[in-house]
Amino acid sequence: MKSKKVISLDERVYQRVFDAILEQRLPSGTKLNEAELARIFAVSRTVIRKALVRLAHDGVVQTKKNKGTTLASVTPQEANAVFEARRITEAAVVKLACQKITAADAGSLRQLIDNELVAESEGDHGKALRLSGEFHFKIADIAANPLLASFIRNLVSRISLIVAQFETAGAPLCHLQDEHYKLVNAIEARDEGLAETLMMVHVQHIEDKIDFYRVTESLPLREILSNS
Amino acid sequence: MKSKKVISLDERVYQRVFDAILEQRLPSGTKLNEAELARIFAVSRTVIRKALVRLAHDGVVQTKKNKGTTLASVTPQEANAVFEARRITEAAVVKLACQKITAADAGSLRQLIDNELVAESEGDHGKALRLSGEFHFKIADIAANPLLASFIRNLVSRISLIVAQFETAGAPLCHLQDEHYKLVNAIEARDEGLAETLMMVHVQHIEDKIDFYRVTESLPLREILSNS
DNA sequence: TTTCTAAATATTGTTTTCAACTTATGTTTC
DNA sequence: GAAACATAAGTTGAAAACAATATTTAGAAA
Repeated sequence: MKSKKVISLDERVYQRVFDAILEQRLPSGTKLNEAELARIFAVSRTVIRKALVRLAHDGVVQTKKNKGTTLASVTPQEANAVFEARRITEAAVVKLACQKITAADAGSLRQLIDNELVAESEGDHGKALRLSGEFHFKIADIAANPLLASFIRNLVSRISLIVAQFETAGAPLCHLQDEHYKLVNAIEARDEGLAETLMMVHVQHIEDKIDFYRVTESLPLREILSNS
Repeated sequence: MKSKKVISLDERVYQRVFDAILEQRLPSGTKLNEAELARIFAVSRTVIRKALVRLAHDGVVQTKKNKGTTLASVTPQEANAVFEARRITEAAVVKLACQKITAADAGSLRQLIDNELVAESEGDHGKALRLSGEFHFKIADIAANPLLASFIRNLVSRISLIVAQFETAGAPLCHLQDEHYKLVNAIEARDEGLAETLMMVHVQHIEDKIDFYRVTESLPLREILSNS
């Protein structure tokens, strides 16, 4: 039977903005005007504010009293700390995943990589980026620790913002996908040492792609959030 | 010059409830009635709801649509996962702290333990519990990674709730404080291996104190949150 | 007395309204 | 023409009002 999940209004807003961040459609520093968001999503400002409170708690947006909310922008030092946290956490999680993975899990992971390749080949770079994030979410699911999974989710979203802020334009991602394949193999073989090493190198490669001298320009909010 | 930090209304409510959780004055399962909280803190329900959204995002309270908000209660399996996450995260953080600790930091840590002992000797068990948590927060600060620090904060608060839910009554805490002293020494000596071992054993000892068959009874909300 | 039903009450979800603050605009003065 | 001030518009913060849902209570029937 289908799970008829009722989703609240603010949850929907939260997820839409969150996905836009994962797909790197929202440049850091973008102002999130409450009234404008309310118009875009056709809800009241109250609902918008509820979603913004949660996003602020995630650290992906920053709210200043009487000054409004903007997509978080970080300093290079802060970015380094996020990558450090991610290397540490992902390394621990991937070791747990080695202990608990099933054949079905490995299949799901490979499916995610394939879907990502399809999205990329269809030119939907945003979707590919989101699927790339979901690959890491899935590993956290396999590790079967909801708390560590939520940490991973938080880290991946923050790094999406950082990458959107600093990534060198047109950097090829293909060898990152190859790393995903090798990771699945290592986890499936329950080789904790190899999986841990591959994961840390993988995150390092993501970090290597960013260039702290790059600047991003803003886009109209409505255009970014209207579709999807 | 004094930092005249303006604190928003919802931030104050959030911190007060959070502290009550750290001091284990709020038994898990307690219903958080919005109107009652609004009366207690003399603010509108809007402010209360904002604080509750953040607490829910932390996972320390659970909100069900049209059914209200209660202090989170967890199953033994979920509790195990929280402890697992904490062992992993604290182990990583304490190793970082070893690399970065200064003499002043070590002094702060010892001061916290002393304050905790004073609070305990004065019979203020709640304050002692909160200071015990702050000891771990301080280690995370020393590790100089805000994200890992926020994870620790989240884990410690969740475990406070679990302990409040399941702790065996009257369990002595003194040897836990002794473990804190030994931890400071190991970190100060930059002995990462020892510090990591001590930390994992320490968290294990906290876990050992809980008894999943214990039940807690509720208390009037006003009495718990009015003072402080 | 017990159980079912319906009204009343209480609580939460959402919208609307008002107040406080910030930013932009325009005018005055030098 | 530039700087300083005053005014107006825009945006956010908070409270109150309204709507929808859940719970309790009271009463009637078995």
